[in-house]
Amino acid sequence: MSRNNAGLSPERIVTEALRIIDGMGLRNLTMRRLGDALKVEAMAIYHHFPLGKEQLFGAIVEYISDPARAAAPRDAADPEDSGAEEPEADTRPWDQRLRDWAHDYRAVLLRHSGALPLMIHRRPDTVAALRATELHYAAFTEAGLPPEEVPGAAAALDSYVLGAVVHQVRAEGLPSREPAVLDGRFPTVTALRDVEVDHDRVFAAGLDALLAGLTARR
Amino acid sequence: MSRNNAGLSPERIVTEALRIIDGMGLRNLTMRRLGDALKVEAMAIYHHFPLGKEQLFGAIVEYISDPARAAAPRDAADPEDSGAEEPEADTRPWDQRLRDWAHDYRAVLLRHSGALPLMIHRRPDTVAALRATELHYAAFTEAGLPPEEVPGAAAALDSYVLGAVVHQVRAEGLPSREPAVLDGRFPTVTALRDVEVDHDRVFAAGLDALLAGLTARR
DNA sequence: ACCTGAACACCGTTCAAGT
DNA sequence: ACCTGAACACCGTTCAAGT
Repeated sequence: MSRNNAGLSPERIVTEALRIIDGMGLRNLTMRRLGDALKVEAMAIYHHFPLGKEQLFGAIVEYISDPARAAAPRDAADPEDSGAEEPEADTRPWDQRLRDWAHDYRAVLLRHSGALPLMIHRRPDTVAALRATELHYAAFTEAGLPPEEVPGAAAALDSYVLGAVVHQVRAEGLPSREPAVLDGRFPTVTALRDVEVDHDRVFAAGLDALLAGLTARR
Repeated sequence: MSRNNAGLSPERIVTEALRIIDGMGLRNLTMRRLGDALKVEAMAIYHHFPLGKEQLFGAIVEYISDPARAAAPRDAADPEDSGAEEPEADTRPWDQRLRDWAHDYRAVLLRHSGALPLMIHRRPDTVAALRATELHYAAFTEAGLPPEEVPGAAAALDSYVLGAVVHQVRAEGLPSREPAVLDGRFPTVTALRDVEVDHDRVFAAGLDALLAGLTARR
């Protein structure tokens, strides 16, 4: 093997980038630092991502948005089948399919919460994303929604999951200043100050409420 | 007036920064460029934000998170009263208060969507934020929710609004690659391909569904 | 094809200095 | 107190060169 083949690949670059993001935050992801982590000169990365950092960001978003990678193997069948599996009719009821998807998606987003800012202005038009949309549409159709309401319901579901993760990440972050003082102007907040919030439970409850509201016949 | 007083203030700096973000995106907000826009040397900004850009970002988040600034004057009473107004008992029913808040908040977020990435890891512990929480808690309490469920319901509402904006911004953005081909694997997506989505209407419908689901007695 | 190394323009921030 | 101007370390990216 000649000296200048470090075995670099888009996949390896993306996963290493994600490790840096998870470890020290998005703003510390530097081409040079990424190069160091890959035991390579920073400029070598441009050979696999000719359009530079922006393209790398796109690849990271697509990586995260792949529900196949997201799903913890639910029935421990074959943990290595990403992309090549046969559809194999899904027997779970529609609401369970949506709930499972939501929990899996939430889990990846939480695991890579440092990459969330990248996901705002980037739309991953991948097969994996399409597969998620198909799951949503099929489930809401099965739930009895009229066709013209299905995309909206799917949008609401996606909005809720994404927003819940952002909400949680924000709640867990340190305040940027000393908190404003809780005085008489905020009686209800004061009264409920000690209610503990379990993010997992709150997420599940909100999800149930949303699904119930979306599929209730009017 | 001596030569070196450019009338700089945190407020002026923040609004100018927001103008740059709205105009050419977050990554083009540069201390030097911000200085130019303010007719000042970049380093002058550090006199008002000694902790640098991170602190400036925090101020921007707090600015955006102020619902008083967000609300379009609903009854055209006094458009200039931010911060000094008397509570003045709110007579709208609880669900209308929540809906109004949601629409106002969504409007600011959409107007400054370029600043969304800043809002993910920063929690604004301001009086304005507290006022919003008070509104949520009071409304859900009035709706009949038991105290231990109120904070969760408020979290779900906040999650939905934030997520809906991100969803919309993403949907309106240009795809980062050529879209994956829509083939036989995605029958429902194909069938519903031509359903038009009106973001305003979808948002309102999802909001109604969520509020109904959250406050339905079980 | 795949990677290196020098170079360039630009960035955030520090610091000493001006008024 | 408020702002300037030079300086430093670091960044993304280009380009010519190596194998």
